[in-house]
Amino acid sequence: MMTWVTEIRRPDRYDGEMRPRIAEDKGRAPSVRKFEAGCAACEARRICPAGGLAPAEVAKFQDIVYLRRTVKRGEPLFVAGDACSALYVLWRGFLKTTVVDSEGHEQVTGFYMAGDVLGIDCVGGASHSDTALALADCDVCVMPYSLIEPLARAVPALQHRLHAAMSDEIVHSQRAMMRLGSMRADQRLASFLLGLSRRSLRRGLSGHEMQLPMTRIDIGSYLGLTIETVSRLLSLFQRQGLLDVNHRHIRLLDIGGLEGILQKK
Amino acid sequence: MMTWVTEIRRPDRYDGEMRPRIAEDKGRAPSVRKFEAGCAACEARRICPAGGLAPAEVAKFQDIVYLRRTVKRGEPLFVAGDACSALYVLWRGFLKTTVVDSEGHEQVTGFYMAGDVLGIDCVGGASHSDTALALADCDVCVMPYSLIEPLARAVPALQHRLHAAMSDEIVHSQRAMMRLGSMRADQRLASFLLGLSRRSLRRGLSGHEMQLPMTRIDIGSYLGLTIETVSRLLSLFQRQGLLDVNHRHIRLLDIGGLEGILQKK
DNA sequence: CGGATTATTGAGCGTGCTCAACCTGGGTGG
DNA sequence: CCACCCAGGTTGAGCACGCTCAATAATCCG
Repeated sequence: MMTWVTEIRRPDRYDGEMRPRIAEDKGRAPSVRKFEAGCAACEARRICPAGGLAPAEVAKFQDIVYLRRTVKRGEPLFVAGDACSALYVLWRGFLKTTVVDSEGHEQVTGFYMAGDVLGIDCVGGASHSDTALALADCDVCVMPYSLIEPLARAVPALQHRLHAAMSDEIVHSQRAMMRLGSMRADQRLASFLLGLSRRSLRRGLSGHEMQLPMTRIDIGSYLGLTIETVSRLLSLFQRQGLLDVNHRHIRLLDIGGLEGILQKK
Repeated sequence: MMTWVTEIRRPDRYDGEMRPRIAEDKGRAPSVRKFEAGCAACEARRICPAGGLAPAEVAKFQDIVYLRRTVKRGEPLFVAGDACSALYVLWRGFLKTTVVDSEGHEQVTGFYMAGDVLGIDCVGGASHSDTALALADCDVCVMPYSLIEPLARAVPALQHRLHAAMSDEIVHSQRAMMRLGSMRADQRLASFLLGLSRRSLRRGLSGHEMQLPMTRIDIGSYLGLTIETVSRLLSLFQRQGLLDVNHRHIRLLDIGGLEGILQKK
């Protein structure tokens, strides 16, 4: 089943998720549990893609979101080569996705925070093309494909949401291509930080003060830079008064200045 | 309507396509015409995404593909900022898609040949995020969104095809990110040429002898390299006996050698 | 506390960019 | 028909951005 070389393996206790229509809870590991509260009462409703649906539609939506899963830091949500089984809505935590090519080179292709949808790469495909790894403890809602496609046929609003999520994914990777293909190192990092800030802001968090859940290696891999370059640029930006970093904690002091870097030269 | 800076504008005679449900042909420019022959008799059936559908499904599919359009070399199929109106199946010709960021930098994000589906970026979105420009005279089948989503709800096989096309798009841009983020210039070009070869082969064309429809500028933009670097590398590959170029005509002489470059170092 | 992982900083090098000159083919107009 | 032009392409010289290699520091975790 797994044809690609990777040392990441799904822990055995997640096997149950591959057959998500088995709903009984007895004997299941605590990381996979029945979704009791319901979408209407969900505390993450404000950021959930289903948040804008009409009450009747939410009820139907909830029918397919009957599983929640916790993924601990360092564990995978899914692994490249895994059969497509579900879409995931992240509502707590932080993940990265990585791709490994035939030569064994790994690259980070995206970072995901609360409100983002994962697993879109294999709607309509046979297996996941990338691996999703938790960078912080995560809670996700699990929506089995076998239930999503039928429901999307019944509920136009859901169909449209689904397509919108896929569009977002495509637009996002277009931006990533711009960064990698036509920006200098400093512009890539500035663009990355501004993007993180914007996404935090849209989720009601501070757009200035952030906790970076990923390592410099991850940032470098995502931006097509070495870890040394990332580190040096963060130091440079700090010396220029644009931001303030230590370790994983970062404060953006001059958003305008960072935006200026993108236009510079 | 168009918020982004670009000098590419849709010619006026294409306006009719923005209201595709108007079916009468009288007075329409010859570039947009009713689809008479039908999918069952279409000469491009072998490469069309609808090719594998059951006869009854093809009939329904044909209901929404009642327009064909010709796009001349140098003209746009759609422009970033255009309202989403349709999906397009290309069955003759060659296109590139480009994105322009807020600073005005343009980058090529993809090349499309017969059998490819365009316009996926805005299924579920409000407007196109990229511009598609014909690099050779093109024939496309036009499938209005307003008809696709309802039909996809009625025909599971079509829904799945649609999702598969979107997955392909995502997987494709993951490969592009790998190229841009973790390959040297020579590896990017080799990977690009091998990709073109593989796609030609899958369409029944020669995988060794190809006519490059794009300029060196386009290749450079797509690969994140300058035109000089592309040119120099093509000359180098030729000196090494890996291929034979002049102008837009290229023959790959040593596929294995090109693949070796990807692994090298 | 010790080892491993992550991060910072420096010195030197090399890939790929910049700038510039020149060549080629295709289209246009006198 | 040739002269001309211009976009597209090739090639060279020199430089700089970002990588490699290396040493050191800080932090996490068993």
